[in-house]
This record gives sequence, structure tokens and C-alpha cells, in this order.
Amino acid sequence: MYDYEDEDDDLFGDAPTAAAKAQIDFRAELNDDQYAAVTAPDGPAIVLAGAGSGKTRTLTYRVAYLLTQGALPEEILLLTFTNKASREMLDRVEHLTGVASHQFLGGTFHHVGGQVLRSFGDVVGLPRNYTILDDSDSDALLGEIIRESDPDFLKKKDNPKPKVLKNLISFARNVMRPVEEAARARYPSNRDVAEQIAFFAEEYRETKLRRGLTDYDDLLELWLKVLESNDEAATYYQNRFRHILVDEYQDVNVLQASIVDKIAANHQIMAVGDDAQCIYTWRGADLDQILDFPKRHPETTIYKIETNYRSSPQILELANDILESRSIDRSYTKILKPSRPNENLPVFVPAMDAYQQADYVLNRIDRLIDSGARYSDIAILYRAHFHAMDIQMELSRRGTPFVITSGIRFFEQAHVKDLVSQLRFIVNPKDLPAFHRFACLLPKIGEKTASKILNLAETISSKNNIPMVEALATEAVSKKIPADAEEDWDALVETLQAVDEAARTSPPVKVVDLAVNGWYADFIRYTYDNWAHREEDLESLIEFASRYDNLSEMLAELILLSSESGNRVTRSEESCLRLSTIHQAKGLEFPYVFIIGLADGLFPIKRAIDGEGDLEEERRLFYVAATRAEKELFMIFPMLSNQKGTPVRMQLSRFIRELPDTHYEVEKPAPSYRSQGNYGRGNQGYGGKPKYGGGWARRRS
DNA sequence: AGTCGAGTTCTTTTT
DNA sequence: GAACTCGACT
Repeated sequence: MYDYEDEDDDLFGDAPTAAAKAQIDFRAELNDDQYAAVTAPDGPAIVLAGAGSGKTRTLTYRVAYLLTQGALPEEILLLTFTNKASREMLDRVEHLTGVASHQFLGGTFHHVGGQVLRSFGDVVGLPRNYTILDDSDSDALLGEIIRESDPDFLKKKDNPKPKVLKNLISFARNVMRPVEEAARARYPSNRDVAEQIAFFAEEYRETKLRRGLTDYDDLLELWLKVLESNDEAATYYQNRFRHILVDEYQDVNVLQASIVDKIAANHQIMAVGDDAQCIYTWRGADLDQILDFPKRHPETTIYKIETNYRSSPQILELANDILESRSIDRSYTKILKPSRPNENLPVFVPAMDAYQQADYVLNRIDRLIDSGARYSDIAILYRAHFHAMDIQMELSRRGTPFVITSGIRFFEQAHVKDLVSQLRFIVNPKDLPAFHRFACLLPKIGEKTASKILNLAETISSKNNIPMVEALATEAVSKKIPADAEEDWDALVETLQAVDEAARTSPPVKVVDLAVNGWYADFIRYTYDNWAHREEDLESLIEFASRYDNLSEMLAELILLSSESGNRVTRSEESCLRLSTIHQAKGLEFPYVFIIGLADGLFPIKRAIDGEGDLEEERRLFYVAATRAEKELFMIFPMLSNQKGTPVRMQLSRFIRELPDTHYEVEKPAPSYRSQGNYGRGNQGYGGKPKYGGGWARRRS
């Protein structure tokens, strides 16, 4: 028998060397479907790899195969969707072939785009030292631009907020449609607004370019623009990359697909994906890209990998049911063939409310642990972060070790951003959001004062032809500083000068060190009572900087890797239970999976039911969730859900209702003392089809 | 005019 | 918890 364990890292021993390449027996280590894809001849190809069919394995072996066929590592471009996926893939390639992962150009689209712009950005007017705005920075910048060009716009409360507008503009850019068109589709009743939004978008674009800034979308948009407007750049990349592999191709948007098509002038693309798992249409992901791939690339070969090595036949049957429920015009048909032994039927649990849901899940987990499972074998998945709140609290109360991929990421923490903004300003003194960020920390300095200071400093800087840092230190500027802020201001300017000096003469470690131990060190000590903890985070930033020899490159990585340290661990070095959104669990697998919050309005989420979102996408999300499970799958429905403090009775999720009830079993949770729901007559009708009697409308006090 | 603190409301998904 | 509103204070 073959060993298809995808996660088995020790398959090839401890010290693979370049010589190991020759030892890979592709025929023996892959099944027929995988082997066909891995050894595919040159030419465009789609690999349709169903959930759990060894997609990552196929991709990594493909890279190894190309190397044995004489391809050089630097000729291979490996594009993924998330940093996690890219790291995992490159590690496994390295492990498999002994070729160090940094020799490949690989990473997320945004990451590679950032690198391309580092070399060719001047073609589109971007300086080499450009800085990248994260989400909240770009929201703030857009807000400022709106306030500048139409001060009344944001005061009207039925006008959309900057964040909403940024998302709308971002969506338009990712699907490569005019902003005005997208705006008109969104606000059909208000023609003026659409026009105005388009105007804001244009101002936003110009401001970013003028100030040497990019947002996430620019990394793709400008990348494509470079390729289209500059033959030298296009030819360079077209010649360099003889093989392009794209992971998760079903989640690619038009912009990304266009970039790939442009680089792959000779059609050497292998696109790997599964149309049933497309869950990013809200970010512009476009199923047509994978469905029409063969049209855009004549003579595409389609490879299907259908044997599932992950889940029990029972879970697969349920997963197939979910796909059956789809109402869609087209898709690639595929059958997932089971290969695992039988297990119990998936379990459906109607719980009284979120408390009982948490109670059930944790009790069930205790039993799993008692019977030999490790915490790391278990995942709790949910649609939105806040659905997990009760479980989180209960886990902390019981002292169960867990990791949560929380909403707040390492680099989005206030103190990290505060510090990074100072570095950004040093690298790119035109980075206005960066200046605002740290200037507003000083007492009596808010948005308005910060703008005045920056304006004045910029005038002085250009008039006297001195660097910005010097301009900030001039008499004229310090006169504008409010009295309460003077002391901080002097210390801040001193730090900035020292950091600026170091940036020109010393490696990034030294620069970051100076910033961390400068003015900001004092600032956090008298601002936060948990300053010690924050200081630790900043120390790790110094450590991070030591891996780079270029400051702007380091900052770019920092922002693009934002999810890297997002895992909040409650206990270190221990086997941990995982709490995750379904989106973040994509590509992962666990023996035991709990999907919570299976109520209409939670999952599928309310907006999708109201028609503002895509119900089909919600269903694909449910499919992704269910196919994470290897042995046992638990689906929990909280009948009462707290909405704005009052419990509201929920409908069972339509995704459960549409499943054949012979494909899962119903388990009633033990009554929980913490739950108020034990009204004496609950739980009727759970023998077969779920049916819900009344009586839950009582309010919780 | 602009900053700041208290109180309120509502949470999608991510590079 | 964070983002927003509102009123008080400088």
C-alpha cells in the first residue's frame, strides 16, 4: 500500500540532499491520477483536485518532477493564495528535493507583485522605496481624500462610509470594471453618488502614486500595468518563467488571471483547483476563470484527481449531498471516491442556545480526549469570528489549551502599527497615513493638527531643500506643537533623526532596534499598563528585522505577512485545539471537526439570505467545512441566538434541512445547567426529520 | 476649532 | 472588542 498521508513530513527521512532528487520514484509514490498530472507534458493544464485528494502533494511532486526534467528552480513560479499555503508548499518541495525554497520565486500574488514592483515600479511611476498601506491605513487615506474634496459627504448619514467605499472600489478594481459602474450597481437610486465615488477613487489613486504608496490591490493592478506597458519587463518575466503553477485557481480573480496569462505567453501554466471550493467571490474571485481556462488556453489538458484520502465514506457522502443541493448552471463534474475505512455517521446536534452549544462541544471534546485523541486532532469551525465567543470563554474557563486564528493579527495590533508607522515614514517621508499614525499619539494632537504639522514640514522641506526629518526639527514646526505635546515631540523627533541616520548607514536590525528603544519605549510605559507584553512584541520585531538587509523590503514583508503570527496561543508548546473560521481552515484537515452555528442567519449568514450575498458561495463554504473532517463530523445548531442582548429563535440552517436525514444521526445534548433553555418540553420531534415546537420565546434576564 | 472620554451599537470571509 | 457618536472641555 502507498502512504498518502499528506501531512507526513518524515516520509523521506531527515536530511534530503540534491541527490535525493534522483531517488524519487514518482510512479510508486503517486496514484494514477496524481501521476498523470505530475508528469504532464509541456502545455497548459488544469488539475481538478477534489477536497482531500492530495492536491498539495501533486503540486509539490510536480515541482520536483520539473527539476528532474532539467528545469532550474528560478524558472519556476509558484503562486498561492495565502502565505501559509506558500510556506507549506515551499517547505515540502525543499524537503522532497533538497533544493532550498528561497531559490524559487513563490508566494502569494500580492507578495510576488510587490517584488516585481520593487524592480519595475518606476515604469508606472512608483519609487523604489514605496510603502504598502494595510487595510485600515487605506481606509483612513480614502476618508481623508473624501473629506478634502467634499467635506459634507461624510456628514450625510445615508452616504456610505470610507471603509464601505474602499471595499466597493477595491472590488471594482479586482474584477477590472470601472468604479462608476460598480457604484451604480450598488447604489442604483442615486446617480450622483456613483459619479462622486468614481471621482474619489481617482483622487485616491493619484494621491497614492504621488506619495509613493500602494494598497493591496495596487500590488496586482500595477503589476499587470507593468507587464502591459513595458516590453522589457514583460519579456523578462516571460522568458524567465518557463513553468507557472497556480494553486487554488478557483479563487483567482480576473486581475490575477490576466497577470498569469500575460506572463505565461507560451501557455506553460498548470492551474490547480477545485471549482466546488471557490469561496472568495466577495473579493472578486471569478469561477469563469477556471471554467473558461480551456477557452483562453487552447489545447488545455484537464486532469482530474478524484480519490479522497482524507475523509470517511460517511463524511464524503454528506459532502456529495452538499454539492447535490447546488443550483448552478455549470461546473466541472467530479466524484469523490472514498478510500478510508468506515466511521460513524456525521452527527447533528440541536442545542438550546450558544451556552449549550459550547457545553456540548466541550464535553464531546473531553470524551474524544479520554478515548485517546490529541487536542491538535480537533477543530471547531464557524462562519464568523464572533460566533465563537461563547466557546472561547468556556475554553478559557475550563483551561483547555486552544489556538485561535483571531481577527486581530500581530501586525495589526496598535503598538506594532505605531512603531511600524515610524519606520515607514523614515523609508518614505511622503507616507502620510504613517505620519498621522504616530503624530496622533501625542497629547492634543489629532487629525487636524497632524495635517497642519505635516503640511508645514513639507513646505519647509521643499523650500529649503532639506530632508523631511530635518524639517520636522525646525523652530517653525515646533512652534505649531501644542504645549502639552512639546516634551514628547522633542523626544520623537530625536528618535526619528537617529533612526533616519541609521537607515542610511546600518542594517535593518539596528534601525528597528533604535526605533523600538527610542521615544516609543517611553511612550508605551506610561500609556499602557500591559506595556511589558507590548514590549515583547516589539522585541520580536527586532528579531524579524535581522532576517533582512533592506528596510523597505522588510516593511513590505511585514505587512504582507500580516496573518503569520495571528495565532493566539493560550499555552505554549502544548497540543492545542484549533478554533478557526472556515475561510482560514481551507486546506487544513483534522480527524474531528465541529461546525457550530448552523442556523439560518449565522450560517448561511444573514446577508446571503437577504440577497446581498451569494447563497451558493455559502453552500460551497459549508462544503469546505465538512470536507476538513477525517473521521468524525459534528454539526451543531443553537436554537436561540443572542442578538443585541436578546435571545432570538433561529431557524435550522437550510444547509442541514436539504441533507437526506439518513446520512447523519441526531444527538440530543445533555441538559446544561448554565443554559436557560430547559423549559420542560423541549426536544420533541427529533426522531427523524427535525421539527421545531414553540415555547422558546421567553427572554433571558 | 479641535481633542478627548464616555457611552452605544454591531460584528463575514482576507491579501 | 472596535468603531462610531455625542457632549464637555481646552
